[in-house]
Amino acid sequence: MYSAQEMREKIIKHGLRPTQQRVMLAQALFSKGDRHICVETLHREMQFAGEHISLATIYNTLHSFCEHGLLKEIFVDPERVYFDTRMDEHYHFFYEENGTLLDIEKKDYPIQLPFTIPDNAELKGVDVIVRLKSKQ
Amino acid sequence: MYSAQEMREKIIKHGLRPTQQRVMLAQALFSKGDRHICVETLHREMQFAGEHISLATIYNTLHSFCEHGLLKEIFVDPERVYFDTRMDEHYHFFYEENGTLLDIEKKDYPIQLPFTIPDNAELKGVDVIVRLKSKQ
DNA sequence: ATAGCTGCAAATGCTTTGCAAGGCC
DNA sequence: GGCCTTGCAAAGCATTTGCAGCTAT
Repeated sequence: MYSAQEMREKIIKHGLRPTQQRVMLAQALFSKGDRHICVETLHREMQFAGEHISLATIYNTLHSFCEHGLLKEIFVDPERVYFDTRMDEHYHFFYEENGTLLDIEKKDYPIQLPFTIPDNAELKGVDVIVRLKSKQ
Repeated sequence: MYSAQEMREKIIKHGLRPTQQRVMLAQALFSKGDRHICVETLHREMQFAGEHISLATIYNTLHSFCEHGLLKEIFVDPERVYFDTRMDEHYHFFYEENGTLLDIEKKDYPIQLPFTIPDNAELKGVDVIVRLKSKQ
């Protein structure tokens, strides 16, 4: 578990004010290793931990964290937006049946870069989602 | 422009009833080459062409077409679900600033397959989205 | 005949917004 | 002090649903 102080520093380093809610959310997000979490789950988790933070604030915070480089958003399905606490380049396996996301190490899934991108365009990132279905 | 008859046959071949609305939508979707289209755009396009089809029917039809292999859904952004009329494996460039999607030929973007997928899982598909930003 | 489809209107549900009160520097 | 953030409730909006009537086979 990261201390509030560590999270405060992390938040400041990324250019945001370390409010109580942001610090608590950062602790929840970053203290458990790499996570793929959605708003609803995080909200329930905070309530379960006895910390009431409004849904609006959770939305605001997660989006600010994304814009400031603490989180990445993953779009796999219109009804399942996940936030990924892991910031290095890696890809995902996705099981549609239950919404599970698993990391794929980039080294295990070679994409040949650089490849040609249009003139006058700048590469912002590459998302790879490998959709799977459990056998039986 | 494909004839209604051609579209009727295509729809039947995929196991659906060729209703008037489905035939009209299939003509709109498949007569203009490869398209990345969203519900709202298609709805406006039909209205503009003087064919009134309800939004509910467009949603139903596009989803049926996906389930029956006439279309593929592309998730790039929670507020922009696109339907792709091109069914062979290929990937996409995406400009977030204006929502433009461009095809990437698979041969131009080599992903080494097969790669290792979890035991007891079956590969359903691979989505690759290369996010770009226009320079200036 | 009958199973499936359409379309309206209403419901749903996730997300955003407006704004007053409070927190951070 | 002043700006940013929070949180509530309300609004927004894309999508889905229920259901009565219609269509395809």
